[in-house]
Amino acid sequence: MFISTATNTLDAKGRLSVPADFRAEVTGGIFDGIVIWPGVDGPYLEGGGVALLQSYGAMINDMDPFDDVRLAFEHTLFGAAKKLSFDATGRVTLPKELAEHAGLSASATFVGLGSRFQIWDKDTYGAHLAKAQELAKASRHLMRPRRSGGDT
Amino acid sequence: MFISTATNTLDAKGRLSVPADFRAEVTGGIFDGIVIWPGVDGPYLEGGGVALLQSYGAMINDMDPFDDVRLAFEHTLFGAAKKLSFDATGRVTLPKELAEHAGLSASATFVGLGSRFQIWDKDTYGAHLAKAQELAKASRHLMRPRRSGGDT
DNA sequence: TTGAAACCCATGAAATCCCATGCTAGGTAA
DNA sequence: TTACCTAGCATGGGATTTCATGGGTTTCAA
Repeated sequence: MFISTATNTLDAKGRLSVPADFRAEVTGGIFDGIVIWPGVDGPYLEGGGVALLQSYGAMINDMDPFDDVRLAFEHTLFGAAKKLSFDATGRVTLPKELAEHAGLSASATFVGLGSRFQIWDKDTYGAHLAKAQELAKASRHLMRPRRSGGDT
Repeated sequence: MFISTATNTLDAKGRLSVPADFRAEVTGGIFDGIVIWPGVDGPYLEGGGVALLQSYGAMINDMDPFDDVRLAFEHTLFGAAKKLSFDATGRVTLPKELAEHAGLSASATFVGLGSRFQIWDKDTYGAHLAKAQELAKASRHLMRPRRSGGDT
């Protein structure tokens, strides 16, 4: 699982260290790296391992081949996604258009969300988090563990 | 999987570089190149490796041999498709009739859609993508990965 | 013989690889 | 408990390779 938050620097070459915890989640599979795409409803990036993208693909495959919504998903997800492989020290090179979408300049904040993660500008994320915490507090009664809680 | 978007130039000879990521998807098979056909519902081209065409063929084979729909599929897909092989530097020569169908002049935009890809004129695609993003945003609640977690 | 397609080579930019450095946390020994 | 040591991690910069692109030359068929 991708958990916790970490802010790393984005250097002049567009390189960005992926937190070691996150790397451990995706290494050992077919592709030694991550997949990232722009968030559909805000200035952030979303991503995970290739397996995550494949699981979205499985959902899309269940839809009619020429359904407009299916095509929209295919274009916004697959069309906009980028495969970024790790260098020897665990960094990826972030394409300019993705950095711009998220408004990233000198640093980037990784936020683990369980099965996937997001990348935000540090300050933008601060504001977003404050709102999220408020909503979580207001809705806290909806949060309850499923049967037989503590996994592993 | 074919993912991400890239715009390459279409030179005076009709040559077009296929993005390296896309080439990697199709090389190593029987045929070292791609297969392309005109999009049925718009000014774009659609294609993939020979394996993609074979999978469509398998679907068509399940239909009644004299079904009008089957014949229509056979003609629009197999009849219009072209096999384009790579030159030493990974380019293909795009036939004029295909370039015209997609309204391509000086450049072409490759869009990966998972199991296949499309080729658009850059500006035409910009407008198409904007609509797709709007619909994807409005329908984003339908988007959820299958197969529990997406780890690994 | 003339046009088109395939092949060969050159070039600039961008991505990738390689090596070095500082920092921090965790463990070990005095 | 404290000082030290070490391993893992993030970061910086230079070197090398890959990739897209342009132009020339050869080959083949109409």
